[in-house]
Amino acid sequence: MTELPKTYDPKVYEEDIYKHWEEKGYFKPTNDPNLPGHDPNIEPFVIVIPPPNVTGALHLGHPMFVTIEDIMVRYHRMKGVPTLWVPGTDHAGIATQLQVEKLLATEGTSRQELGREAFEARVWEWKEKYGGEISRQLRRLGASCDWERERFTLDEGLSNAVREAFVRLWEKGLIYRGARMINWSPGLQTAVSDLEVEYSEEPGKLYYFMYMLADGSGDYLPVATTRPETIPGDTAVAVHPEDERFAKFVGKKVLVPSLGREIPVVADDYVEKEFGTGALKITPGHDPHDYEIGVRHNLELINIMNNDATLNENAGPYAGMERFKARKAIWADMQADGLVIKEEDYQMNVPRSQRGGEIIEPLISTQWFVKMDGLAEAAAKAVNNGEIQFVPERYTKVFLNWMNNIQDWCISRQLWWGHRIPVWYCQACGEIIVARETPKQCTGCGSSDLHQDDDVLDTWFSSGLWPFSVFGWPEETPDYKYFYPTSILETGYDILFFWVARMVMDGIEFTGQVPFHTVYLHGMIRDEKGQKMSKTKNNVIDPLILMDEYGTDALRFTLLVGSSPGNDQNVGVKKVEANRNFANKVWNIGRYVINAIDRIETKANDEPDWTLADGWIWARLKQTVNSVNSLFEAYQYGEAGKQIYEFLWNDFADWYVEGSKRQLAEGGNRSAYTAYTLAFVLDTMLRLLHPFTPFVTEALWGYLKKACKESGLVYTPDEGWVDDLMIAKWPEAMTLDGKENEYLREFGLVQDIVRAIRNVRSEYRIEPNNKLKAAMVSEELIALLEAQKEVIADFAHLDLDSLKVSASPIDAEGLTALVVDRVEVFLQLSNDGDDEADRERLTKELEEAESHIKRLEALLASPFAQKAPEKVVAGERQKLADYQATAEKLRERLS
RNA sequence: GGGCGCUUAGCUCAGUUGGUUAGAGCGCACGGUUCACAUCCGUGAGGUCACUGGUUCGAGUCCAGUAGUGCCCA
Repeated sequence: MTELPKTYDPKVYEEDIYKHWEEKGYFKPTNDPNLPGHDPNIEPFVIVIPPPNVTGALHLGHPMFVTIEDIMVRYHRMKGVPTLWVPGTDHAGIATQLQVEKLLATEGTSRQELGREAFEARVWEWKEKYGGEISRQLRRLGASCDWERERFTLDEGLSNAVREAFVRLWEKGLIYRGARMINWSPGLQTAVSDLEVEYSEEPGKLYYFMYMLADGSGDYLPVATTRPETIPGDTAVAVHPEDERFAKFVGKKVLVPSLGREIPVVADDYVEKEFGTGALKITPGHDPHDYEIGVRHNLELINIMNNDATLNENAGPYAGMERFKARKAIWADMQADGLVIKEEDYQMNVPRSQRGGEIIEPLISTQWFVKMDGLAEAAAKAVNNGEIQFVPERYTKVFLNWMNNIQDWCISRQLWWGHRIPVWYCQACGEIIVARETPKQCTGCGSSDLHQDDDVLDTWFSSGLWPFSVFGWPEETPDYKYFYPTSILETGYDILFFWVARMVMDGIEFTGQVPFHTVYLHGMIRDEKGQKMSKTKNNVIDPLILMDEYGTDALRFTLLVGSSPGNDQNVGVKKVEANRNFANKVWNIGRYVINAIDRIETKANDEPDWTLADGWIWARLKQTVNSVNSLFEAYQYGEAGKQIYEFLWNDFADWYVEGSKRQLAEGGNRSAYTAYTLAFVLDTMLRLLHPFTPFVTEALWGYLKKACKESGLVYTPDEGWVDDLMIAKWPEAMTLDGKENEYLREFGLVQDIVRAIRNVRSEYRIEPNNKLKAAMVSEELIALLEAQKEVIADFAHLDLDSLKVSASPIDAEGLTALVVDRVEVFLQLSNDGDDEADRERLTKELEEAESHIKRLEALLASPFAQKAPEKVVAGERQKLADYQATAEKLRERLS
């Protein structure tokens, strides 16, 4: 016999249980392709983790994806499917490099001082030290991934995959190097991709000034700009071809302020006549749109900026000045020269770095690019074919829209932490060598004086290969052959383009297959007020604190229930607390059931004689199991969790467990079958609940198993007791015997009667231990009342000995009457009741019943009766009859 | 400028083949030392499901538009 503590304490169980699972090897897939006896024909369920930043800190986004993926994985594992969840981390180039640089700064040194090799060594050191942290935290969340297959994007195998991918793309002509307009991050001193730039609306100024004609006529074009510092780079002024105001200027020359350089006035219909002055200064070297115009008009392209965002020698007198200082200086000089017209407040769209938030500078730079259109086309085709499906579906359009408007991808980064670009330049002959293996000598001239490209690849370049690189691609390993393509890719919608899109493109390109058939996207976590969590707002909820305080299960259940796929979710501590209470409720149901099992003394020795409550809880159990199964198939985990919660708390605990106390007290077969039902329902529900809250269910199930085995009299699952709940059999849909609806209806009536009596008791403030004398009258339902009188008396605290059940009217003088459906209940209230109040209550009920009768009569007289399905109409007719019966009885009482 | 989402009880949110009395948690009010649980039990109050129109016998649910709000892309 085991005595369980009154409250569930997660701290006592979580760590040990996780360790136990791992030691038992449950996280490893069954049907492992590397082991003898492997059957390649069994389809496995496979997820690769969205790899967290190796040195990142845990935030609520992690528990979110862990919970959803763990649910999927545990569900399939319990169904007996060979299941693999591959964990791993991402080297996160910029983020990690920045962290280590910060550390170096505190030591009074810098990466430049250390030099590349020493710096890389320091980052690896850092990674070894802190890189395990995030994995430990994922374990704490209960993630059932196969840690022996853990990968890191900079591991040797994955680095080989990156080189292989780069070389293949190069050989197909899909990678090129060239000078293009890119987004430059002056602080980080690197190029970033379009996706890494965010635009923010910020107050700024629109500066109006004069572009003087070069002919000395004194005539000018008024021009407006938000960025005067780029004036030294202007190589034209553009006006709209149909703008009559400026037609006469087209083809003439104007003078760049301060520099006096002559530039042409061109006509281009990109210019909006209504914006600013209608004349646009063109700086092809520092604005993407201007760059396009420059190409169209064959304009000169002048780079006026250094990589640190100071102006260079092309800016003449402003050389060496920082960009925003230059803005002021140039404007001041123009003011002095009398070229300024006015300044106006203006809402600017400022490009900022996703990382760090500094202002991004568009400029021309020589970088490596991937040609995207062909890759995107293939990816779009796969989605259009239905080879890949999105949950929720609406992301299909978002995905396709991006694919159809895709730009080439700038993949080189001027960082030291990452996959170094596998390109070597021969210092002797200038030959460019792109190779899988580090070359020893030049393929052209044989010189050994080779220099590898200094840049590394965008981190997402390696992430895109993740679904197959983790299995050893390009080698055809057993894992690759069996587990790839994977099943579902689950992640947040915020990295749909960054990551999901690239995996799809790379998967098709390199493996000839889509990397997964389903993309499940979850929403973002926000605070209780729906605001983004951020350190500056001080509204960040630390998952570790939540887990300490309320347990992992409570956090997991909170993130799953009350949210729906793809939608953002507001999380507050209150919700986690409520779900901690739920875990405790489950625990206490368990305590009760185990105690009941322990007390059973004899095995059932006869045919079961089920009570109505038994039939009802079985019916509700079947409903719940079946519903949860179909919800799981539709990825509706939140709704499934909610139904489990409601069944356990509102049906099982509040009604069946309560009622079972009396059934157990009866002894004999009745108590044996009651204990069996308690055990069966609990076992089934723990299995259903396990993927949501793995710890409390595992702990409790262990005790349930122990109690059942020790007793030997009550219950054994069909397949016997396996070692642990985690590997126990998932409850598949249960078959109905056709009597479920009857049980549900009849017990529903019992519940209604009980509630009605409780309501009166509450209104009259009747003490619970005051067992009321009562009578129940119903001609039609006499049998049901007769059979359920003990149950009703129990739940409603009636005096059973004096409880009368009658098919014919009784003398109700001095009794308080209530009407439930076709049943009249009469209560003898000790203080003789309040006649007036009773009449008032009954009158109100009659009015309500009559309003329903009126409504239903009108409904049934309408075309509804002919057009609606017979079943629905019959339902409404039944309701009408019920209300009429109720009203009839109420009228009798009032007469 | 284009696209997508959201608007349901005081608060935070569920509500997926349209079925006629719309649910939960928290909060609120009242009452409870019932031998599983006060991380609990019982009872109750609280909603014209943003608005307008349409389809339908029937709309929180489908369609169109409006307003507010948020996000993505340009």
